[in-house]
Amino acid sequence: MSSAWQDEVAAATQAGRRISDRFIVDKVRQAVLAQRLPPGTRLPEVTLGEVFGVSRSVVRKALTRLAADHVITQQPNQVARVRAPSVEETRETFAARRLVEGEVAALLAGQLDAETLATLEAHVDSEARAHAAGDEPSRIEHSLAIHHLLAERSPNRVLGAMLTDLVLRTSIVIALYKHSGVASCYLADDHPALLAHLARGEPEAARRCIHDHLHALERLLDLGPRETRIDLMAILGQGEAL
Amino acid sequence: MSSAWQDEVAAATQAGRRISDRFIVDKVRQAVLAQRLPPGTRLPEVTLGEVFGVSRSVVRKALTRLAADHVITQQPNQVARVRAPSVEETRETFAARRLVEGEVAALLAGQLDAETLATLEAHVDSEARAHAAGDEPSRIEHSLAIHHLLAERSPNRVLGAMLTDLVLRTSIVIALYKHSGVASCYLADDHPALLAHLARGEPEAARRCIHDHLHALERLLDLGPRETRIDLMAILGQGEAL
DNA sequence: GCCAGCATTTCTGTATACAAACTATTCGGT
DNA sequence: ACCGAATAGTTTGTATACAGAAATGCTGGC
Repeated sequence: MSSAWQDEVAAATQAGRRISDRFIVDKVRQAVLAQRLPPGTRLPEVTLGEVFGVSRSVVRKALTRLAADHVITQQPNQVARVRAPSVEETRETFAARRLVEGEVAALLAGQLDAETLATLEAHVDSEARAHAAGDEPSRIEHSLAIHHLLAERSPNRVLGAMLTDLVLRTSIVIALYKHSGVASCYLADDHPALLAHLARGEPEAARRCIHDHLHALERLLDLGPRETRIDLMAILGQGEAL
Repeated sequence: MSSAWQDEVAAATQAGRRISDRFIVDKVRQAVLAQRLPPGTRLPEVTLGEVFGVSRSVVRKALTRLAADHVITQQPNQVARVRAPSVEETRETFAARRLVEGEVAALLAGQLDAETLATLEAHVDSEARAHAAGDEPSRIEHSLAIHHLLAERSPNRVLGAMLTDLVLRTSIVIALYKHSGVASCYLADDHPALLAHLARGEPEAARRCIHDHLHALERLLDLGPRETRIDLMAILGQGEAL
């Protein structure tokens, strides 16, 4: 489990930054997003504590926050595990994100300052370049940055925070259910089109653009026959939980 | 601060139920909703621990969860305090709830089984009776039960969970900004009308009903001139935080 | 060879101790 | 009388110890 964390911890401690729960939350989140911690991975408190060089108190706080962010599951007297959202929850997460991000995009149309638009443009370009170069991690990073910036700039901060959460959860399930045949969930025209609608101030077009984009993304996933296996797992495992 | 909690704690411990973080979270939430803990109230860990008869470990976990639920604020090295959402956040919370609850209602139209409809009907009736009798706490309880049941029955569980959170936050700001002149935020016709649309299976009518209901509710609040005072407080207090 | 029951080991739940940070008060100077 | 600094008092941050629950592995019987 330690993987590359040890180095980061060493670097951070040398830099004088104290390791806090925030640090652990970020690192685990990133690791889950990068699929370095696959769903179902056990996350014992002592082990995490040793990895990050802190005691269980700090780890516990981090785990509680990760559970609130839907990144892990925490059942009483049981080891925390990386969450594995079901196919059904995946569909529902996409639907929720369509609703929220569509509204945010509509609110944002025509309201973005030049600097933000330029930053978005830069991310779109970088994403295209990364895709062309076959650098998938970099492409994902820029794609996430686009949607994260939309959430941050949302005039309605409550919706913005909800969108941040949904973007994270969507990314996790994309990594989880990505069709093995498809190398990358990249839709070349969607982000540029969205940006154009936002810049031109067309709320409903922007909303529709988000809807189509997310529908297309969901269609790229492999949400088919695995359902039965997961159901069996749930039933034979611990059906009464939750 | 102890107020009536001591009794509840005693009753719970006698009943053999162990006091856990869940218990504390529920009690604090209810107390905030009932305005027994006004916004800004300090919640020191040791004090809460003494009230509930547990140590700081349990209290800390409860506080972390309450912070995740937007009930309290937790800044480093500072006492946890009951959150006092600003006027701006109040407006944004209402807007977010309109979006989410409107969608949930639309999804739910024509999909509710007879039993759920009957339960909803019962709550609507009880709410009207409580209002007629001037029993405001009971009225609020039934009103909350209606919206909470909608959130629970949402076909999209992700949206349902988000709605549960938004209903709680809306209730808190209603209690906070209720116009002093208005005794009760009760709109006699809204809930029955919503129920009719849900029963008859009219998605868009149900959505519009929710929108109108929440707009009317927001208009009943006193969201006027206080804004300047809050801004001054924030600026003179700790402007650079968050 | 297979299964039930028990022992061991692992892990979480909770309490407590000590250190660091923040708050408030008081005292001295102007 | 007012302002600033030092100090006493709270309150949180973190580590650690012990108890209880759950999972794992082992042994004995069939």
